[in-house]
Amino acid sequence: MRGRSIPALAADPRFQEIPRERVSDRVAQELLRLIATGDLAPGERLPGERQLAEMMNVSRVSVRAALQQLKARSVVQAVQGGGTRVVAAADELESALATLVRANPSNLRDLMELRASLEVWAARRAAERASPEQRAEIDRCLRVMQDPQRPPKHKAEDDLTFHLAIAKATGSAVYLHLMSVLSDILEEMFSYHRYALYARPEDDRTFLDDHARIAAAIAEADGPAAARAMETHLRHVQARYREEGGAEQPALNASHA
Amino acid sequence: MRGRSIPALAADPRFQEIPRERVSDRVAQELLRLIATGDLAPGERLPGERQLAEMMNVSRVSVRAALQQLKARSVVQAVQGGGTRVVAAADELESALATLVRANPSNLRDLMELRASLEVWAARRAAERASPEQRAEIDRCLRVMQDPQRPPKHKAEDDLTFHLAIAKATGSAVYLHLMSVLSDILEEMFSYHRYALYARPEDDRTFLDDHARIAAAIAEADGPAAARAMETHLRHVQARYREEGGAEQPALNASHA
DNA sequence: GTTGGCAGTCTGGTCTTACCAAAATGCCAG
DNA sequence: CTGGCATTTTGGTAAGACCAGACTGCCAAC
Repeated sequence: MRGRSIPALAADPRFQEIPRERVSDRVAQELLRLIATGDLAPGERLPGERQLAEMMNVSRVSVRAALQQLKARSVVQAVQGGGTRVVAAADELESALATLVRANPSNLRDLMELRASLEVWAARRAAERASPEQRAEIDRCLRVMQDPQRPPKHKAEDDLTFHLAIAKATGSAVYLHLMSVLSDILEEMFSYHRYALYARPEDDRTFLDDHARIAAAIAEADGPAAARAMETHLRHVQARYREEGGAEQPALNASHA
Repeated sequence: MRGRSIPALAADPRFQEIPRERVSDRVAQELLRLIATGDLAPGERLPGERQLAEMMNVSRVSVRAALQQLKARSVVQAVQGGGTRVVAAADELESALATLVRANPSNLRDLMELRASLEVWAARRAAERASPEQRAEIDRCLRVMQDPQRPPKHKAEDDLTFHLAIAKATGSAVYLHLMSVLSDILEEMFSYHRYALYARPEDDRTFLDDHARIAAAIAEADGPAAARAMETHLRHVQARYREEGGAEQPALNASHA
């Protein structure tokens, strides 16, 4: 159908910018609508490509093209033989940084250093301007970690929670966002390192002391002390990493044996 | 070729997603490489899909799948009958950060602070591991700024050049990239501030001294001193900003009159 | 009843061929 | 040199087929 439009109409500005309705775009938009309205919940497996094609009266090619878009935007994730699932909304900044790392894995190490550098700033700023509630939250995180009953399996997670609490206390939405994203990336890229960090009791002890010092400085609103404590902590972590990972950055494709 | 890992490990959720090398991904990556290396310049029309398919020994379907990804990421843009062109730079990271700022202009202030914090780190790292050439480059930037003959209109630009020279000297591609992007954003958002910074001769003098101290510390490979010098400098700049802009962040739409 | 294995089915990934429509190109008349 | 038209090129869509991995369900063995 849709023959050429009448010239007179095409000249009408109201109709000129219909960017040429591509079928695949229409499908993609429809799928996004279904996701937005909750008809397709995150984690849910959406109908097969063949079925979708039939449902929407388009070819499987168009469905695939639409899905390619959504995959590239990390809206969905497909597994051969498995199916295509709606993924939890992805972040633009995260995707940008992940791309950077994929382009050159050595960037990962730099990213870690940048993150560390920012945490020093965060500690100082949190000390200087955290609200009482935020200080209490940090303290609560600390106590959880200090609890002797706390299962070791939660240590890595608790650690992250602690640092994110500090991030919140900076009152900087950008920083909190950036830190969350960086944590996700680093976590994903070599999470096993993080776990390994807590393998030895003496390190655990060291880190706990570090954290206590940081929290104390923040509680006392002593910015410089918080910065110093965080720097010390990061030096400890870095030393542990070096010891653990040997020399350079861990190969991303390293076998997990 | 990365065989499957040991079942026990595969069961670990941390290792569950091994992306499985898809042909289309390989093609996409190859195209990205060509763009990154400059073999495909921005604005340039890349070979037709049929030709690309033949060049890479894959089907046109796979090429299209790869292009779908790049299109979704705004790396390329296709026009029916026209061709596919590499879209102008459009840095992914920059776009992400710009979106963040647009969403909430107050983020701009945070972004500035983050940038400042990172520059302290950069100064230290540059001092610790810059190559002789890089130290010379920094020194050259400094001398340009110190030149009494230097037209004042270049001051803002020279300043940026100086800081970017330090960024280069860190040897961190990520940092350099991030700093360039941040500079672009901040520059664009309120460039007139930067110019205003140099309006008063006494500030000019202060900043020049700051820069000299930073460069000196880097030249002497004194990391802590470099960090301290940079902190001092940033305090000066911040004070000047406050004095200038009055209270809060400048309206983004402020006229430059 | 539970468990383990196995076959059949379903799903996404890739390939081939074919056709459409719009843009780009080249050619020729004016 | 210019304007207009026909040809070619290019991206978009369609249909049919096959592969490999994941999923399902059934059945035998414990």
